[in-house]
Amino acid sequence: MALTRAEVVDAALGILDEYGLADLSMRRVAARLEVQPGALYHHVENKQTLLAGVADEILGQVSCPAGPWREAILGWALNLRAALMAHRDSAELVASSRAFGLVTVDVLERPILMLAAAGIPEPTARQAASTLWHFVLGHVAEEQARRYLVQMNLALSGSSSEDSDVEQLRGGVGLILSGASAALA
Amino acid sequence: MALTRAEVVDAALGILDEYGLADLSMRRVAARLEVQPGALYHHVENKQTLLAGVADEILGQVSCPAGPWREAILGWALNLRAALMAHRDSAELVASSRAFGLVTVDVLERPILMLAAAGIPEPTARQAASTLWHFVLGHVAEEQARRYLVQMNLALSGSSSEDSDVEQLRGGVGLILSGASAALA
DNA sequence: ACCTGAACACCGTTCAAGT
DNA sequence: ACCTGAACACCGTTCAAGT
Repeated sequence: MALTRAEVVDAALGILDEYGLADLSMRRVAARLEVQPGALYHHVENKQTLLAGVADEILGQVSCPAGPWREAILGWALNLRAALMAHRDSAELVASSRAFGLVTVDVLERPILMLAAAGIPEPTARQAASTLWHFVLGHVAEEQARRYLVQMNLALSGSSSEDSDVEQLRGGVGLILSGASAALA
Repeated sequence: MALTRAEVVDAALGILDEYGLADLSMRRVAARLEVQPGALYHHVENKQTLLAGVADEILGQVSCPAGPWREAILGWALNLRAALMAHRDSAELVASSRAFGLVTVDVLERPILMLAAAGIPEPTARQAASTLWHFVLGHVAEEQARRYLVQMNLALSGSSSEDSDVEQLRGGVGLILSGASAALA
């Protein structure tokens, strides 16, 4: 039966995990699907759109937990990190796809609503959510790049561990939330 | 006379401004220098190192103004934005180069020192500086991507302007600094 | 030491032609 | 509608050979 857009996106995600973003090529995706490269273009406009589809799939896994707003937002940030850490080079992929306006998932909707519901004025809530987004993405991008370098033995594993990375993330989120709280008084 | 590493980096920066990151190829840089592609490899290890050199040159233009610490840090963030906005696609270039540990300029040194001198404990100062860095980079990356889409007429210029972008940036920086200030009391 | 010429192993994308 | 086969215009990197 005929190929599907979803199959193409899944194949791309598989290539991403196995080979990394730099080696994620249309030809490799086609090969994994045992199809000629040109066949992909019946299901996907171009490579950039395909990558955005992969980003959408990854971001679709992020949920925003219920509960007191500070814990909920922190949970969202940790979920976002976890969803990203589950796929190689995903932070770089997601950041560039979203910057180019190709990501359809509205990642900031839930956190903005939670902050607004907590009594933070909407402009500040948007501001805080956007700041949180950029911080988590940037932080995870560095984590993933570092992990890769360590794996290649190009860098000593040094003082950083999974735990300290999460701790740093918590700290940054706390800083931003503390700043947003100032708009409550 | 013989080619120079600095000449290669400058040529790459020129290509970046003229054609953008996606079309910045070793072969184009070589052509601009009227030299064969292979000649570049006598002055630069590989493309990634060359890109890091370009990132270093851009970041070298960022200074941290003196004065009261809040204004100084805000000034630093605005200088960083200005240095990035001066070169096409620079935010994406700088973010990925720095994530890969190839950037030699220590961009966070000055802001960390300023925050520490203001009485903020060092761990919090590092945290705040890192958060500021990720926020500004992410923000400018989206600004630049949007500018590009508008230029290509692929997006309506919409509600965003230079002024509102700067205003958003000020807001985010304010949020982070307000969070860092909590560590003062 | 520095550069050329030429090659190697790849890319993304398009499109006539077949089914 | 969907895919193949084949092409087009590119890539980054290496390396013998020349100067």
